[in-house]
Amino acid sequence: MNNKLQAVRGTHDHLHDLMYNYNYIINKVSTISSNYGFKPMATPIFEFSKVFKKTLGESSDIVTKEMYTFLDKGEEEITLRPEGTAGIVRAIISNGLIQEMPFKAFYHGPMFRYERPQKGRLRQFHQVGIELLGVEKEQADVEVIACANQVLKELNINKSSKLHINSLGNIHDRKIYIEDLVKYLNNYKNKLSKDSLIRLDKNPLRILDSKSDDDITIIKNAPKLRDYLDSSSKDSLERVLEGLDNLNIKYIINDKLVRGLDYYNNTTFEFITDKLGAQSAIIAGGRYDKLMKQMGGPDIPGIGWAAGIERLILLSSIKEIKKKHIAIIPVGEESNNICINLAQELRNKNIPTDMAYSGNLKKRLKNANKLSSNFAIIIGTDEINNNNVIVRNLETGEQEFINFADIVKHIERILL
RNA sequence: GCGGGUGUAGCUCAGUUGGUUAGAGCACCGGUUUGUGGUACCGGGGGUCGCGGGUUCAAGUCUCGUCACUCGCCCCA
Repeated sequence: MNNKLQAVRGTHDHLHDLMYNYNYIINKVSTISSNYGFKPMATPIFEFSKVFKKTLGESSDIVTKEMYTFLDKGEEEITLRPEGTAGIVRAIISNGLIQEMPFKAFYHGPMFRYERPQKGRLRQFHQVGIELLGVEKEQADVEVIACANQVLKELNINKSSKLHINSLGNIHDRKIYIEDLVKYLNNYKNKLSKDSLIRLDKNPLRILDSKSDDDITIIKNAPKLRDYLDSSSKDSLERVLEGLDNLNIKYIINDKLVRGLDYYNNTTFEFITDKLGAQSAIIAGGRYDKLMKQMGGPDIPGIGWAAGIERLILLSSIKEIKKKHIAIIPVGEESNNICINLAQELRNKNIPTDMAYSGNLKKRLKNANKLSSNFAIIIGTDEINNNNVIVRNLETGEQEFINFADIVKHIERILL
């Protein structure tokens, strides 16, 4: 126990159960998003640091405190990706994919943020997400949200989560709003919470969703972002909401919903739960119309979301459905090769087949039982001489002799 | 980064006001049955009590530090 090697803080090993759940979720999102026209893609796990610094906001917490940044041996400043969107947009620019608009991508993989670990909050965590670029119309917003909604539905966590939606307006209007908000809040400097004082110069919007009672009272009379939205932002939100109504997707308009990343504008949304303690967001996203231009590409709008896979796993009660499978048990050395060949034959037929590596018949049956095999095939000297095998039903204990030539067909039949 | 809680076998946990060889259940291995498992009975392995200091004749039990997990703040997926 002492000096035992352990995983780095905030990282987890994905053992079998976790991996089954992980794969289950990836497959679900993959299937659903592909029905919406999204195609799989992956970008590197690390990028030049500027990819993130430029886009996420120089003052955001993620950039200032949470990035895993290092110099590689070529003295390049590299960062382990803290989120997926910046890398996807970079890849679109790098690969000249701007001709393929609209561009619809589905991705998943590890993300890294140096945070204090908690339940549902890790330093290496995994996200699955979609991005839709090149569509200005609100149809895109609705489609992307509908996709997220369906994912939650099919994972059976739609009942424990709620969709919150807001518009952040365009970047210009938001800037003016922030200036006014800061002006207003400056009058209450002595009453604001400590945290909010810090946020006042770093990220004033965050004060809007402060949990401090004093802050909440002050915010009540603060200027509202809604009043600063221009008519196109307002209309845009209206059209998104109409689209959601049309699809019967329920939502809560939350004008305090703010995102941690700077690149968002207009539609932002989060699927929120109260079942994960301090962590509330399970799927979050929004529009990022100026991101690509900001990164040096053409002026192409985008919208997308990302979900925390660990959070999805915590919320959904996935049960692994085990495929029926066979254990082959040789008795005595001379049947070994026959058994190995039979195992291969069954595997070629797509029948999961296992063979215990050692031990007597008793031990191997025990192992088969532990693997919860459905049937055991027993082959020993007697069987070889009689040209048959024993097929034992491990649930009922019944067993029968099957002619060796018929065994594969027999197994295929009983496994149905 | 800040504050609270926890840390004893692979897992879930006991461990009395500090007292000498640290326990249970489950799991694991073996035997009763050397060609028949899942039940039963018997036996076995496995812990320097997260780690490191300190107090004490004596520490799993008290204390400090540290690491990890956890809860809240923060942040967010």
